[in-house]
Amino acid sequence: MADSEGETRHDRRKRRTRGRLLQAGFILVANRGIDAVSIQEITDAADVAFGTFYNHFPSKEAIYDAIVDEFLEDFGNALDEIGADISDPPEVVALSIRHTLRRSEQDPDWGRLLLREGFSLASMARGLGPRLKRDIEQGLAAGRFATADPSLAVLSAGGTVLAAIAAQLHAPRLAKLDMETDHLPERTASAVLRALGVPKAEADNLAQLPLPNM
Amino acid sequence: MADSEGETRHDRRKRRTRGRLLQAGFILVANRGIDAVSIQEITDAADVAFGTFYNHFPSKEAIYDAIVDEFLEDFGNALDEIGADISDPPEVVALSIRHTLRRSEQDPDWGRLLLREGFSLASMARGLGPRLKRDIEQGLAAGRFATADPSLAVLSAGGTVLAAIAAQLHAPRLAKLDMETDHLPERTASAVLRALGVPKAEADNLAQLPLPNM
DNA sequence: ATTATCTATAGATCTATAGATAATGC
DNA sequence: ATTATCTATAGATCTATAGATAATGC
Repeated sequence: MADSEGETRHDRRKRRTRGRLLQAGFILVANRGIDAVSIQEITDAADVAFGTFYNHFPSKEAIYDAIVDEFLEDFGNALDEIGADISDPPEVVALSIRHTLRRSEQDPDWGRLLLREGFSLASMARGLGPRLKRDIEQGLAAGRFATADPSLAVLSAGGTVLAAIAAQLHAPRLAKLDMETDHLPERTASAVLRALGVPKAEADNLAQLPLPNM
Repeated sequence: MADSEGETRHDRRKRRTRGRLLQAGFILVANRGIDAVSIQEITDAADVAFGTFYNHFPSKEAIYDAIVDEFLEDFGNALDEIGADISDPPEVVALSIRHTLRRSEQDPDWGRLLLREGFSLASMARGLGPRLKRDIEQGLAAGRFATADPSLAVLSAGGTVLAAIAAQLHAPRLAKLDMETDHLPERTASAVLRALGVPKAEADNLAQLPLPNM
């Protein structure tokens, strides 16, 4: 691979250690927030000596930034890959939303981090937010969507997805409030499309399309 | 007043001190989260000696719980007051949403705490969430709303409001992403009503009704 | 005399660093 | 010989408590 070009064993070892720290940090931060997690806990979970931490990150804030940055980068890339071969905006929106909710279902730690960061400025400027914005604008231009307030439609779509993730993560205890939590990926996709003016039957169809291998 | 009955000067002093701690804690926690705030900072901000804290709360977790509990209680009461004399569900929904966003605009610390807690289980079971659920169900029964998936409509309404608060709080920096952030209370109310099946003209009207004195 | 608040501090973290050890490069 | 990791620890913070002081009750 091109990016292993000239990489020594030292470099690879260092990269692996950094990766272990990031991965351990990800899980701890997703569940408890950066301020409730100590560097010691991260190095313990990564099975790395305490001092090694500072070989990779100058501070706790630095690893947090790296965790969130990598998270948003990965998330954005995954969404771009999903939409790459699809030209119909509502279809892209439906697949993006389903991907997000399915991933959060498969990997609750991932969902918890998204929920923590979802309304941060960084997250609103990267991740799902700007892609929804782009797709909604394209869908409006193509006559596939209808809304009087595009900015608010973007907020609504993003907020709905985050609320659905929260419901998914709290599902066991939400049943008591008779909140239905089955099939949230498809139901959320359909609801967002309908809010964007797609007729119900078509929204349901688009939300049930077979998923590309993702 | 009945609840001052038999209250001594000692009692009142204690209650005031507790109030100062809660108020100072509220602002600090809203802005930075409980884990980034020390008890020392809270007592300094409340202008109270450090040891006094433990006269009122056994731990930092305890004051946090008290802050959130009081916040949700107040919020719920304010919403109930607003809806008390109104029988039309979409009107209640519109006023509730506008109240929430206006309050967050007037008092950004309040908005920040709502944003922090909005998707917590406690918040989904109290505050705005359950009232939206009730009003949406009543509106459906009365034929004022139309949605194929009531549970998701509740999530969508709640998530939309939180996203609007986030946009409001980040407004200065969101302009760069050409996100329109004027008149968010009314625009959010209108968008939520439209998603619930209210025709556009009526949704806009309901979102512009004069506010009761609140 | 009683109760709330304040002062002072012990003990428990936690961060950041310096120096030692182990792994890799040449 | 060089670089990454590990060990050990100093210094800073933070929580929780004990005992002293100030305010109020009777």
